Amino acid sequence: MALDDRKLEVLRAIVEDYVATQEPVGSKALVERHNLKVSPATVRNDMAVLEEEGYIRQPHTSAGRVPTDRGYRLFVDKLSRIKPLSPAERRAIERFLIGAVDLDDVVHRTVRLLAQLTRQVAVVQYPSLSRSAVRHLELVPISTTRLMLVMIADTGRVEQRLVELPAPLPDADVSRLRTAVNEKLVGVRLVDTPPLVQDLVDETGPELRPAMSSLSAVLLETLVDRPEERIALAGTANLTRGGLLDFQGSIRPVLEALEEEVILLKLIGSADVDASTPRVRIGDENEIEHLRGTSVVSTGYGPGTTVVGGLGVVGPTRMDYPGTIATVRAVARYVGDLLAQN
Amino acid sequence: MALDDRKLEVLRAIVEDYVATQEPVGSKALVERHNLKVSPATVRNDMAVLEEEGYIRQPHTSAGRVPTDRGYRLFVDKLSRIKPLSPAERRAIERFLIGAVDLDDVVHRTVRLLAQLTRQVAVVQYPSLSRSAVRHLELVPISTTRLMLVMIADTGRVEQRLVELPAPLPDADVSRLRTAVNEKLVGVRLVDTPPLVQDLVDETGPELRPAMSSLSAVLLETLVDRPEERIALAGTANLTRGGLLDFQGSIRPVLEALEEEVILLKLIGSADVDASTPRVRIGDENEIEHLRGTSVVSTGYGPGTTVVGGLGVVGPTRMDYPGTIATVRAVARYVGDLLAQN
DNA sequence: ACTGGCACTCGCTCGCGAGGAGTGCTAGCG
DNA sequence: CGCTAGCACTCCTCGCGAGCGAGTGCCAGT
Repeated sequence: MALDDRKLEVLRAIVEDYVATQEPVGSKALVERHNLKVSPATVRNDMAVLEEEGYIRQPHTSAGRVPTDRGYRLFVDKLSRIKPLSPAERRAIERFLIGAVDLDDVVHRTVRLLAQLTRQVAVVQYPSLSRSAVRHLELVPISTTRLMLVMIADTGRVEQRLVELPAPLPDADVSRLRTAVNEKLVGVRLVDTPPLVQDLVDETGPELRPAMSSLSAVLLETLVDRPEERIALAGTANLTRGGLLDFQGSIRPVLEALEEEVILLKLIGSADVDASTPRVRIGDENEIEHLRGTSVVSTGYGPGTTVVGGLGVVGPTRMDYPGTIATVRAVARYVGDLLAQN
Repeated sequence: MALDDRKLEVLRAIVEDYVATQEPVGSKALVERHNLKVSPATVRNDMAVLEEEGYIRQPHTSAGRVPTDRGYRLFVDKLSRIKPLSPAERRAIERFLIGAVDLDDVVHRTVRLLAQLTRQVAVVQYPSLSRSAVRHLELVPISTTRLMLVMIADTGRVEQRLVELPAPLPDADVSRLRTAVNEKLVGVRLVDTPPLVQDLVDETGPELRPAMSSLSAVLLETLVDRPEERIALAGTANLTRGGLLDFQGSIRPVLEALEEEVILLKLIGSADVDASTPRVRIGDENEIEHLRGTSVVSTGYGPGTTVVGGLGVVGPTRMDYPGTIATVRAVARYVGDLLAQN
C-alpha cells in the first residue's frame, strides 16, 4: 500500500519530534508543533496506518508513537535532505585539522573532531595497508642477527617489524639488501608485491639469499597477508547521553563491541564503502548483534575519489540523521584533502 | 587513638565483605562469615569506634557499614598482603604476550590482558620518548623539498615527522645528512640530544646548513621539547559492571576523563613512578576531579629496573586491591622482561 | 570487657487510587 | 469520501501509607 503525502509528512514529523524530545509523540502535540492543517483525529488515523505498515509503534497502549527501524529507514531514504553544515562547523573542522604533525596526529584529531561534532562515538580507520603503496623500505640493524624493517607507505603509515636473520650479516650486506628491496618495491601497491618479493629472493645471490628469505617472509606475512589494521575511537562518553533510554537500558554491549577491532573494522572498514555518500545502517540492519539498537553512519575517505580507509560514528537509532550524515561526509572530505596534500 | 587488633580485623572483614558483595555489611553477617570469636554486639561497638575515626560509614541509619576512602587506605597499607597470582593467571600472561610482532602489538596485548585479568579499565603508556635513546634516524625523500624523518628508538618506538626543506635537496645530500645525524646521535638519550643537535648545525658546511637547520628544528621541537606520549586503553565496558552502584550513579565523568590523554598521563605516566611496587590512589586521593570515586593502581615498567613507561588500571574504590595490585605488578614485570629482550 | 536483650530507626517494597495523556471508535459534517 | 468532534477506554505514572526487616545503639547483666 502506498502512503500518501500527508502520511509521509506525519512520519517525518514523528521522527523529528522523537529525535528532538526523546519521548513518544502523540497526535495532539504533533499538529501543534508542526502546525499541520488537519485535526488530531485525522493524524491518528494516519498513525494507525503507519503502525500497520510497521513504520511506527506504541511502547504501550495509550502512549504516543515511536519510529521503528523501518520508519527511520524510510525517513533517511526519502524524507530527509542532508543538512548543510553551519559555518561554525566548517570552521571547527578546519581549525581542528590544521597543524597535524603526522598521520597519528591526523587520525586522532579527526576522531575527536567527529565525536565532538556529532556528539556520538566516532571511529576512524587508519589508511589501510592493503590500499597503500610502498614509499620506502628501511633496514636498521638491531644486532648482528636482527634487523628492524621499517616500511613507509604513501598513505603516511609507518610500520615496523623485527626480522630474525639466520646468520650474522655485515652492514655492507644490509645496505645491499636495502637497495635491492627498494629498487624492486618502491611505488608498488602492497597487494601487488608478492610476485615481486618472490622475484627478489630468486634474483638474490647465494650469499645474501638466506637473509633475503627471512626478510621476504616477514614482508609477506605481516604486511601483505594479514596487514595490521589500525583504528582510533573517541567519544564513548557520549553513549551515556540520553540517560538509559537509548540502547535498551545498558550501554554495556555497545562498549564491548567497540573494544573489538574486528567489529569496528566490519563497521567502518573500507571494504565495500565508496566515498560518494555515507552509508547508514539502522538498528537491526546491523550484522553485529551487540549493536542492534544502534545506528552506524560510515563512509570511506581518501585523497581525491580513491578510498584508503573508513570512518564513521555509532549512535542511538534515535539520532539526527541528516546532521550526522552531513558531518560524516564533510569530515571525510576534509581528511581526504589533507591526505592528498602529503 | 590506636585501634586494637580486633578492630583492625573487623575493618578488614568489612572491606573484604563489601568488596565481595557490594552491599553494606552488618554486624551479624560479619561474625557469621568470618567466624569471629565475639558477639555481634561487640562488633557493633568496634564499628562505632571505626566510624568515629572515619574508616567506615553508614549510608543511612540502620544500614550496614561501608568502608570510606580512609578505610580502604588503611586496609591497603596495613591489612592486606598482595595475593600471589594463580598459575592460570601466570599462564594467561605468558600466552598473551608471546608472539607480539612489534611495539604496538605488545602494548595492545598488554592493555587487553590487564583489562581482562583485573576486570577493570586498563591503561598502558607507550615507552616514553623522553626515556628513550636514539637507535637510528632515517631520512626519506618525499619530494624534492620534503623529507620524512623517521626516528627509531631503543624502546621500540618509531616516530615520523615531515620536514619541509627551504630548498630542493639532491639525494646525495640527503645521504650526507643522514650519515651526519646518525653518527652524532645514535645511542644518545633523547633528553641529551639538544646540545648535540646544535653542534650538528654548527658543524655543517654552508651548502647543507639550511637543510640541517630545518631538520634540527623538527627534531628538537617534536621529539625532544614536546615529545608525543602515546596511550592505550581497554576494558571500558568493565565500568558498567556492578550496575550503577559504583561511580555514584554515572560512569559519564569517568569515561570523559579517560578520553583525555593528558589525564591518563597524569594517572599512570612514568614521571614519579618507580618500578618496585604499584602505587595506589584511592577515591579522593586522586587529583583528577572526575575520578574521585575511583581508585587507580599504577606502576612503572621497563627493562630490568629502569622505567620507560607506566601502566595501571582504573576501577571503583570498591575493588579487590590485593588482587589488582598483584596483577598490575606481574604484568608490568612481564612487559619489562619482554622489552629487555629486544 | 564482653554479651544478650530490646526498643527504635529508617529505607525498601507493595498495593492502591487519582490523574492524565493518548488512543480507537463512531457519528456527523462538508 | 475524507475529515472532524466527541467520548469512552486503556494504561502508565506518581504519590501516599502501611508493613516489613535489617541493622543499630544502649543498657543491664555476667
